[in-house]
This record gives sequence, structure tokens and C-alpha cells, in this order.
Amino acid sequence: MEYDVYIQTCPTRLVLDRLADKWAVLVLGKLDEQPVRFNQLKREIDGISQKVLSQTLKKLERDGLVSRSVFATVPVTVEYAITPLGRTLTSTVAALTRWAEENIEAVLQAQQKYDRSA
Amino acid sequence: MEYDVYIQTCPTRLVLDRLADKWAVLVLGKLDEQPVRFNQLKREIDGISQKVLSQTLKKLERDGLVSRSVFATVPVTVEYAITPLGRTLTSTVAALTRWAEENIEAVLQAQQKYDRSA
DNA sequence: CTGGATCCACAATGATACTG
DNA sequence: CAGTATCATTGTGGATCCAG
Repeated sequence: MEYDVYIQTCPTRLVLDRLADKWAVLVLGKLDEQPVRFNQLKREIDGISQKVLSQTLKKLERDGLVSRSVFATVPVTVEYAITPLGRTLTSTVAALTRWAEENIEAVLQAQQKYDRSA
Repeated sequence: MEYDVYIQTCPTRLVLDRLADKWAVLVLGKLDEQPVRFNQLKREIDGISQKVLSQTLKKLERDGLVSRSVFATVPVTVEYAITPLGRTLTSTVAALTRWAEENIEAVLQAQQKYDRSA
């Protein structure tokens, strides 16, 4: 293995930067279920702004993790889907969100304990 | 499952925010190998500033993922280690860094293709 | 060695308005 | 519907100096 994320100049750092992004994780999670249109995505990911969603999708598309398909309907329909490359990543990303949901109680308890002792 | 990361106000979002952090991922990865002292950690995680490392460790400690042990040596020695709770997360985090290292080529190719067509 | 405190520059984000 | 453009604001990180 010649790449090492622990070296600053290593290109894998760029990839990790991309993955270690709250919104990217959520977008990939949604697209893993099925292809979704822009505004539907915006509705389903509570709290994301249209600007940030747009930026996130563009980055993911550039990295080859997400595909963008335009349909010439009126008005135009744009559908985002996960690519085969992106698919190889979704199980890991899903594990992250699942961990958050399963261990939130323990984390909240730890925080309370920490805050009381401080 | 009553928690849902796709809802903005859900506490799991806070956890995801913490995990979806480049530095937190790298710190957890290092601590998974063995307990490490502050400056050693700083040396091994290329590019992290002392301030950010300090902040990251404090957050991880507050969340109960990392423990901090002080030894009354001269000068003082502080050792950070992963907790049992943190241990349940490291396999997922490791998968993330591993994916980055294994798929960097594909991502870089996708980026070049994207940039040429744009 | 292990940080805390400060100052500062830049990036990220929200809000709003507008276009095809 | 699916975005882009702009601005105002905040946050975040880096650099530096200092202290227990």
C-alpha cells in the first residue's frame, strides 16, 4: 500500500475530506435506496439548504460516486443516482449512520457525565 | 427505531456531525492501534495543528469515545486511549480510511474525466 | 510535554433573489 | 423544477505566544 491517509499530501486525504462530510454521508445514504430528484432530496434531508445540496451533489458527481441524469420534460427533471463506485461505499456510510442511531444514548450519557464533572 | 439522522433536530445528527470529521476519523484510527501521547499523536497525524488536535480530543473525550489519563511524571505525561464505546466504532472508521486508500485511483480518474468534459 | 489564550485570514453557510 | 448569483455572517483553522 503506497497511499497513507496519515500523510498530509497524500491524495487519499482529499477523498477522506469528501467522505468525512455530514451532508455527503446523508446524500449517499438516501441515494443508496433509490434514484432521487433534486427537490425531493432537499425535502428528505432535513435542514440542508438548496445551495449546500447543490454543492454536495456536484462534488460527489465529480468524484464519480453519483450520476446526474437530465430528462427533457417540462419542466425539466433531474435525477441523481448512485454509481457502481459509489455503491462500494454505501455499506460503510450506512454503518456510520446506523452507529449514530444505535449509540446515541451512550454518547448523550457520556456527555452529561463529562459536563457534570467539569 | 425512534431516532432518524435525516431529521434535523434528531440528536443522532450531532453524533454524525462528530464522526463526519476528517480529524476525528484520523485520531480514532490512530488510537485504535494503541494509546498515544499528545505530541506523538500530533506528529503521526500529518498536518493537524495543536489547537485542532486539542479540540478534537476534547470532543471525543466528551462523547465518551476516548479516555484521557494523566501521569504525574516530570514533565507530565498524558495518554489518550480509545474506550470500549469508541472501540465499537473503529471498524467502521477504519473501513472509511481503507476505502479512501483503495479507491483513490478510481476517484482521481473520475475527477479528470469530469474536469475534461466541463 | 501538554496544552490554554489570542489574533487573524479564509472558507463555509444561510438568506434572498433571480433564471431557464 | 433545478438550479445560479450575490451578500452578509459565522465559523474554523492556522500561527504564535505563554504557562503549569
